[in-house]
Amino acid sequence: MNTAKADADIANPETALRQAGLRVTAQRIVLLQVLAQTEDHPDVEELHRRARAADPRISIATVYRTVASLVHSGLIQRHVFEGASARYERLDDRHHDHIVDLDTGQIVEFQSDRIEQLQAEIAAHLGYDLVHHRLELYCRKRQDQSSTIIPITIST
Amino acid sequence: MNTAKADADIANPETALRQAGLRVTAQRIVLLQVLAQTEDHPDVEELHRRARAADPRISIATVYRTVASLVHSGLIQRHVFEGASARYERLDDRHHDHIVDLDTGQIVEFQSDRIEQLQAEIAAHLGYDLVHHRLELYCRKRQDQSSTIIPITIST
DNA sequence: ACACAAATGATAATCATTCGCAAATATCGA
DNA sequence: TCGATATTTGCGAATGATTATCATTTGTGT
Repeated sequence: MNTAKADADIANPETALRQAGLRVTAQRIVLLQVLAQTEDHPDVEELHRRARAADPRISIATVYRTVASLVHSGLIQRHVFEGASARYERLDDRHHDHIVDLDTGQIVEFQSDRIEQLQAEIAAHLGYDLVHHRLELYCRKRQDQSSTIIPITIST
Repeated sequence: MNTAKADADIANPETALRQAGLRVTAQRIVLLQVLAQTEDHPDVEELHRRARAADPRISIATVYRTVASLVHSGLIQRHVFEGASARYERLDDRHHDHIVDLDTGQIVEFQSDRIEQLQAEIAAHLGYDLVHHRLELYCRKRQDQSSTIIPITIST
């Protein structure tokens, strides 16, 4: 489970794997390195492509299996945006949600403590503990040119 | 597109279909009736099962095609919760989001104007118009017994 | 270095969903 | 009301993403 999450991050693949109770294999290290470097939200096929650059012997099946373990261990996150296949990103120190640009497919990350807090309150009021959530804003670029706030990240 | 949404709802299948610019077929009427009656979030297989009760000749392919048109016409909504296949529900007068009980799979609907408003604000601040969104709270029942607020709906 | 459990690669299987096409049907105008 | 025509349907095949199988390879603790 998530026991390793506190002090191990993807920056040290071997340490992260050990702390997650996973065996340290060449394939997992490569994938963690790929995920550590990446600023976007690659899908399995893209991860496979990038991992192959480091080690051409890694199979697509292993990519599927590895991302599943890494998600389970709390090292990375899985997203399934509408009409697309699953994408992955490393679990950041600070949680964020996503805007999906309906025209370009571009993904913009943002965070809002107020929304986070409201979600927890709502769950609590209905008798639940919030474990995790998914918030995706499907948007189009506003026509006027004044974008007032700079987002955390923009990626694909 | 969504031109029919304002005055046609699922309660009058034929009218709704005509206003959506769709041909009135027996299969579509049956499916709209099923969706009008239902208080839960059936998937395609379940819709097929229920539609067959009224007309045994309806095929699964038609159910897929029909829900796609109905979503496109703004008469129903599609949800894809984690680890499950797509589910559908009629588009209510008032929008709501969902809590998914991680232990039971039960779905609880709720609404929060404040969250809706915050979402629009965030999108706007980042230079976007919010078209639609997806908010799902994955939760577990709180252990203590006092559930303070009564949710809109509980269904599966 | 060894024994054994776990992970990998290649490929087959599965699942949800979509497609292709001939037959059936709704719509619209005469 | 009756066709002509474009849509829709049912069936089964095809697809795309993901998972399972299984023989082989590889970590890990001793």
